Amino acid sequence: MKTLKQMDRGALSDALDHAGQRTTPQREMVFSILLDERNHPTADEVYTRTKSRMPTISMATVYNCLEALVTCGLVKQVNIEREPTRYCPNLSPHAHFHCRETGRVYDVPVPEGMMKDLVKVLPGNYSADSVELVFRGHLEKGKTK
Amino acid sequence: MKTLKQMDRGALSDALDHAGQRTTPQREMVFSILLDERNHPTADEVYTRTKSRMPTISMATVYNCLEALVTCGLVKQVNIEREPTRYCPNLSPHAHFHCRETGRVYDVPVPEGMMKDLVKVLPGNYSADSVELVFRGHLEKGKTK
DNA sequence: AATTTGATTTAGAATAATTCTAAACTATAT
DNA sequence: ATATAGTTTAGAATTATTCTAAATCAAATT
Ligand SMILES: [Mn+2]
Ligand SMILES: [Mn+2]
Ligand SMILES: [Zn+2]
Ligand SMILES: [Zn+2]
Repeated sequence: MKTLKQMDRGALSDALDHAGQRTTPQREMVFSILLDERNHPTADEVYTRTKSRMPTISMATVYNCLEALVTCGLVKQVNIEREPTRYCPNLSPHAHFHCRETGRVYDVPVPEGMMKDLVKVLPGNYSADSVELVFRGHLEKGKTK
Repeated sequence: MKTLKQMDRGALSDALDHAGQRTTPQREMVFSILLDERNHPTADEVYTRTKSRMPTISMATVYNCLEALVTCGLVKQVNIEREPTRYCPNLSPHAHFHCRETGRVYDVPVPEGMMKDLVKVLPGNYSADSVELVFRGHLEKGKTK
């Protein structure tokens, strides 16, 4: 995909607007990069990919754009162990699987309502606004994805 | 608790031995510190507490000891967002709750078998050896623990 | 007991992801 | 046109952690 689909462009403007932030070419490009290949890239990977299409962009700007996208709710940060933060534009409730062999991170769809049900294990005085479920292991050979 | 209980001392020696590592005063002290106050301290906090009872210990040694304890399976690392790694000597399956207000991390007991059941959401070609469940939110006033 | 061996501890340097700073740039509002 | 405020940018700073190399220690062997 060379550019942002009209739908995504609209969602981006709306979300940024709602958070009092401007829509800029850099933010559009970074968002487009994230949507284009959803393999939980690190900031550095986003930088490399973005730079190939917008050679003047800086690392600082990539971090700034990613932060803007996270702030306005279009992207989630995924932290696994002490590795660099990864970025995920998948907004539906899902878990993550981290393969020890390849280091790759995969989205794992979960049954409807499961993430919300998990908070039921919390004692009454705990109130959670986010639930994070991460598996670690390996992918059997055969399917690589 | 001034020193390691006999039970814990034995578990420590056995576990270190099994991993081909020696039992040292520093490792015993660090382990004792972790067991004594189970509030998921960071390496830095462990360093401070340990230093008060063993003034010559160094930060490098604290990291080394913590790594030894993790390697031999007596302690788990807990990573939350980009914060410094925390250390948890609770070996029973449990979840974690991270309070946004205080920054503190709490153990959340889960029903028997729940952590193991969670892996059932994984497609057949995924095989997980660890499951991590983290909630984020806040503790209602009243009980602070 | 003295010596060898290898693991451990230690101080300090190095690393690396991220954040910060301040100047240049851009877009919008007046 | 000018002012204002947000954004981008390069590079410096930060910081948790790892690495390095020398000193220490403890077990094993002579
Ligand atoms: Mn991995
Ligand atoms: Mn917090
Ligand atoms: Zn994801
Ligand atoms: Zn814990």
